[in-house]
Amino acid sequence: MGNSIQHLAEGVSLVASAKTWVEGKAIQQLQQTAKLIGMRQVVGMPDLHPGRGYPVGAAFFSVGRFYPALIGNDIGCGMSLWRTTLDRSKHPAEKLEKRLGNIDGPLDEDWRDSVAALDLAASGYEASLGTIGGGNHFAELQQLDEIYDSAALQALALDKRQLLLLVHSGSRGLGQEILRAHIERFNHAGLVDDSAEAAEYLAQHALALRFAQANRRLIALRMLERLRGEGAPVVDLDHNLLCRASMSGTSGWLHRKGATPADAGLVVIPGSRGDHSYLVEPVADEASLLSLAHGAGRKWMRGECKDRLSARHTVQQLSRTALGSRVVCHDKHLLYEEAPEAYKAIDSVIAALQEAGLVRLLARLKPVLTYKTCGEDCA
DNA sequence: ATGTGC
Repeated sequence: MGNSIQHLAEGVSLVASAKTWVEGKAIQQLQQTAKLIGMRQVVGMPDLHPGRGYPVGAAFFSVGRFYPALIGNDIGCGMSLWRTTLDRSKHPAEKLEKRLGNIDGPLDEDWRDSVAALDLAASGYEASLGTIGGGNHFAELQQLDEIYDSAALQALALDKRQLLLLVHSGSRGLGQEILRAHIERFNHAGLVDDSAEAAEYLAQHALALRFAQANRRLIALRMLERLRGEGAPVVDLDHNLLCRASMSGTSGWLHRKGATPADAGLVVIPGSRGDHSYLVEPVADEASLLSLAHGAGRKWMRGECKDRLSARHTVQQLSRTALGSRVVCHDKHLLYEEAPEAYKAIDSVIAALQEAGLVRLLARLKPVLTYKTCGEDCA
């Protein structure tokens, strides 16, 4: 097993193979972040790409203080995989799309008891619960495409006949407001261990994680109701979060920004909306800060997508993918920004993780129908 | 990313 964790500088490494495309700007951001006070170790995942000041697709370990800005605005954003009772052969994409209709708006009164049962603290963002949001968020019906470990899949009660549902969403406006208020008071200086301000942020962060997890659950339940099916969660993991951790015996803070925990059970690593997703068993390794890639990672900046693609593809063409799936995205700009070509190939990301000995593949999943947004269009 | 800005 070849080790493809590259050492870039003292405390800076990158999980990448020769085939992994990583932008220079993202590496620069990784190096800069490593210089923050108290930062001990930073690791870029193979899906590393530039963010606003700090890179996305990385884990950061600090001692003595932590940095809310590294977690970003979508605190608790994550990936939730559900098994469903929906028979894949009876549910072609067109039928799923029709039954789903428009799920952009807030949940109606019928959901009051289900929401109350989640026992969330008042946040002021209740209207966003059960909604997917924008950017790279999505909810996708998938089918099992290749099985590499049939015993593991059987143990999870997953089989090729049933559709799966993968939900990618976060804490919506709540996480955004928590970060905004934090930056207003402290800029990018971070918070010192055991300070009252640190405790305050950690309490808000905990609320945002709960909100985001509840949001993904409500999105899944809402979709299952529309599709007249039932389901249960198989995996639910955040990839934007802060936690206490111990590395080489030293206690500190582990920041994950677009990095999935490798020490909390099975992981789904999605490709773009026109690519496969993988269900993997992670290997928790301190060399990769107990983390994995959270997806394919952007290859193109959002702003350049429309110019690069509008000559090549119509909106109609982008609503169908190379894997035969449908994409519901009635926001034209977003459809271009989220086009498969704007992302790295998922196989290059998975290969780098495999070469580093960080994952064992259990199954490959294939998209059937992706829901992003209906805008004003759908019924 | 965003109960979305000029």
